[in-house]
Amino acid sequence: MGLRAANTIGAVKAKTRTADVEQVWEGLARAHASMTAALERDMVPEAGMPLAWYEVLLHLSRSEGRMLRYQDLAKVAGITNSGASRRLEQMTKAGLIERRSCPTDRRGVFAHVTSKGETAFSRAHTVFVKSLERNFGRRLQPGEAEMVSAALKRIP
Amino acid sequence: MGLRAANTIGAVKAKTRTADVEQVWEGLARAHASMTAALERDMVPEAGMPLAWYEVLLHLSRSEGRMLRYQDLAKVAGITNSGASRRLEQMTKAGLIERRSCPTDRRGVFAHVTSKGETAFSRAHTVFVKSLERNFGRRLQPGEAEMVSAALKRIP
DNA sequence: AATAGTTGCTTGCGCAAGCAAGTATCTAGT
DNA sequence: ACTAGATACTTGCTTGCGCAAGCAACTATT
Repeated sequence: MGLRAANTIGAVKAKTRTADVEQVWEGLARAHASMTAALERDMVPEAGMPLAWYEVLLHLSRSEGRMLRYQDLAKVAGITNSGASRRLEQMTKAGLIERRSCPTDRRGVFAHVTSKGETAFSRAHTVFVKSLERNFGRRLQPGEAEMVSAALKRIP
Repeated sequence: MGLRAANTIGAVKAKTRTADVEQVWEGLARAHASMTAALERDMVPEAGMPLAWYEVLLHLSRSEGRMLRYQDLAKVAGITNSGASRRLEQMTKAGLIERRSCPTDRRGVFAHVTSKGETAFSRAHTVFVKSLERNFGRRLQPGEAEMVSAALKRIP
């Protein structure tokens, strides 16, 4: 569709060029490493949990009843089922979530946020947002953030 | 410049908002995971090496004399010195690089690309570019790639 | 030189993740 | 109802990485 971005009219070919995609990859990889490192560095001492746990709680908090099946959590978190099993086991030991048996399938397990988990998530969310804002918020021009996230949504 | 993504005109504030940065983070994390997985899936069987090795060879190939000190490689690759030591040891065993002693500092070691490494890198580069193009090239509009990489450069 | 402190690479250990195999449970076909 | 196969979570093994300690070599001071 007719989405036209900021192009010098004559100098840009009609097709996305190889070098452009390579540059996107390099920028993406670098930015991701940098953001992950900064977030982890802030989250662990200030929120008392690693980024990976925060992301679990984030997905759970967005879900119906604040719970998700283990396998569904694995899918949204982008890890394997065994990885989910172990990560959720740790979080259960830490009291942030609890196991709930699935009434319709006795093989299944729900991860459900405990009230302790909610409190911890709430604080962690504040830390997370502040870290994002402090480390990166000022670096992006007003409209840039929206453009970037719109473009990133196109990546499967 | 009249750059406009899909925004309601009056709804955009002058400042980058928290939610925007959060969306950038989520998009970035998702896109990075997706691209990494696709690249790894293509590289390992077709190029015969993991993405991590390709990136080492890429950095070396861009350097003066196709060689870098271990610690400098660690820096550009975004890993620790011990991580570099181990990764480069494996690549040395595989014959892609060789150790060269540094004439001005006998503690130092250069990683230098072997001719086997050059050949392997050349094939790997082809595979890499094709994978990028096949999986993601078509998803980005013509100017979008340039805009995104420009914006990503602002992230420290 | 001789010594103290620093730097560059290596190595022991632990953690987190993936794969593959194991166990319990479900589902379909008979 | 029975059985074969599929599915959901768990567990054993392996791998890759980071941290911290170690060793060798460098630099600065005496």
